[in-house]
Amino acid sequence: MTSPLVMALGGLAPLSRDDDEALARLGRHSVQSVAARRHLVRQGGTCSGVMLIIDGWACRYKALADGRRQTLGFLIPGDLCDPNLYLLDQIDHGISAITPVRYADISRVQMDVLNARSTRLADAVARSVLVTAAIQREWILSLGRRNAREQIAHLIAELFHRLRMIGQVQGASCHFPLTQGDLADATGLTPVHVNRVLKDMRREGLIEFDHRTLVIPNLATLERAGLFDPAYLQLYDPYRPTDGGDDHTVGSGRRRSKGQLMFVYEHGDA
Amino acid sequence: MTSPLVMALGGLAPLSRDDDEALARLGRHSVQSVAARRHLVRQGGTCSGVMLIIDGWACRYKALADGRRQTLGFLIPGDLCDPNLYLLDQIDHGISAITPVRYADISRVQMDVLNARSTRLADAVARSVLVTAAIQREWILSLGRRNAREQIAHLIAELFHRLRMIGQVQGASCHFPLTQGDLADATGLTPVHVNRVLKDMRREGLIEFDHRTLVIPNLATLERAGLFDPAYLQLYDPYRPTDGGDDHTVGSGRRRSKGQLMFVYEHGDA
DNA sequence: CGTCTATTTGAGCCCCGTCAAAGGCGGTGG
DNA sequence: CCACCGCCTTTGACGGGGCTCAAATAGACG
Repeated sequence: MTSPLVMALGGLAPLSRDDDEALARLGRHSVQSVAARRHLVRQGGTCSGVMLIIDGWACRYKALADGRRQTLGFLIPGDLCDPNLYLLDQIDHGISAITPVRYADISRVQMDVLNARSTRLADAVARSVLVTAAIQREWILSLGRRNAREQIAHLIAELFHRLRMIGQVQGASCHFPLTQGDLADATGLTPVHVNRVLKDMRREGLIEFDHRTLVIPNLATLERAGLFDPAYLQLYDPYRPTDGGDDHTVGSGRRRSKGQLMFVYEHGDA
Repeated sequence: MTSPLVMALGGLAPLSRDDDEALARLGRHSVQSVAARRHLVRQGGTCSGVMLIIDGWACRYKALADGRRQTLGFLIPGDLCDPNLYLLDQIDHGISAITPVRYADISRVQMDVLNARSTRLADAVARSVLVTAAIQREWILSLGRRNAREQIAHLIAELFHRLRMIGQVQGASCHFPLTQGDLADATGLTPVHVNRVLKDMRREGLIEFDHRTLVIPNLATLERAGLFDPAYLQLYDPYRPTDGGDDHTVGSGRRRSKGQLMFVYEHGDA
């Protein structure tokens, strides 16, 4: 029974049993809880260390003075909130809980100790930061160039993949606590329009929704509707070659894509 | 005559004369050139080291399979392209030159040497990465919640501030090589609509444009039109306390904001 | 001086926002 | 157990910001 946290970082770089245990210990130290819809970090506040989501969903957000609000990304178990953010004098965005959230509050010192202990762990954390940045870039593309339907399909596909990485997907379904308002905050749309698009998507059998449970009958179809390519999530491919020198990245990209497709079909059958 | 590069990093953390010289040397080593509208890094390619813009403008971008294209951010002299990006197997976005660009191609080893030499330099690089991330977050907010006019005003204000940081603003004007198509790629709009919005903004005296030269008669007015708050750019405040232990960062944040306003007024008078 | 790219302008339309109101659905207290 | 309340979802009518298509003009460059 591995924790989402271990799966999240283990999915980014191979970890030793020792690393796993160090992470598990973290999940027992200085654990904080917040209720749903409350702040973990307030926009304009400060950040003393690193926060690591153990349980529940949260989101980063940024708001304009007049109240318009935009979600910047979702945090699920195993996600870190920017390990280096404390370098800034003032955090430019807030983090708030969507469901009740338990998280570990890790001091900079603890973090340094952890990084010093194991290069692999430090590597995994670094990669996790890069994946977060890659997700942000994909969101910029979505907000700028995908229409409402594509955007919603893409977002759901992203979250489904990330949930699967941490072992929170059963077959074709998963717990999905976002309200239509949350989806609107994330996509730059209005709740009303999100509702209409979801209605269409349900009618076409792209998704099923029921009591906070999401079912994706055919992930490949949903991904096509969202112009989704999972490469940016850097999902761990156990067959990934360890060299990095030559330039034939088109080839290596293909290989990775096949790995993804395998996953997809695997799921489509289930 | 300090280089934009030295000003860019020096603006993020106090550097020693030694650091300045190390940076200046970098600007003479392994310098590459690309013509306008050509790639520095291709989407889906790999990245062997760190690239540092010495001269000219470039942009990160991401494109959908059907050709829709979205700019993720602009790179101006002194900007690094993600020092850790080489950790990923495949770069999820491209970088292309807007004007002719000269850049230094720095290997990972060189980068490690540089970081080991000087904590201050390493700190400046880390902060530079964080600022890039903060800009990306602000873009997400723009794309999601600002309308066309606000978005364009905000983008111009961002670039104007960044150009001033590297000494490329004279009074109220600066060289500004972006076409209306470039602005469209960055804002998620069409070139046609960008044109119409710019027309309005010119008519109202918010900006003046002439032969790649931008004039901002009143920066404060433009910033108001774009709902722009410079805090996220982490502009260097020479009076910022150098301790880092205690928690009274709200106070320091306030002071920082005042510093900004001073700058604004200074310019508004010019 | 011809070519190519960038800018400008018009007409018409559609995606998505706004406003408004009517259901669900879970929680809470009497 | 029921009544009530707040949040979320759903639906309709209507309006507008930004897109599309098209064509003319202006600059840049050889």
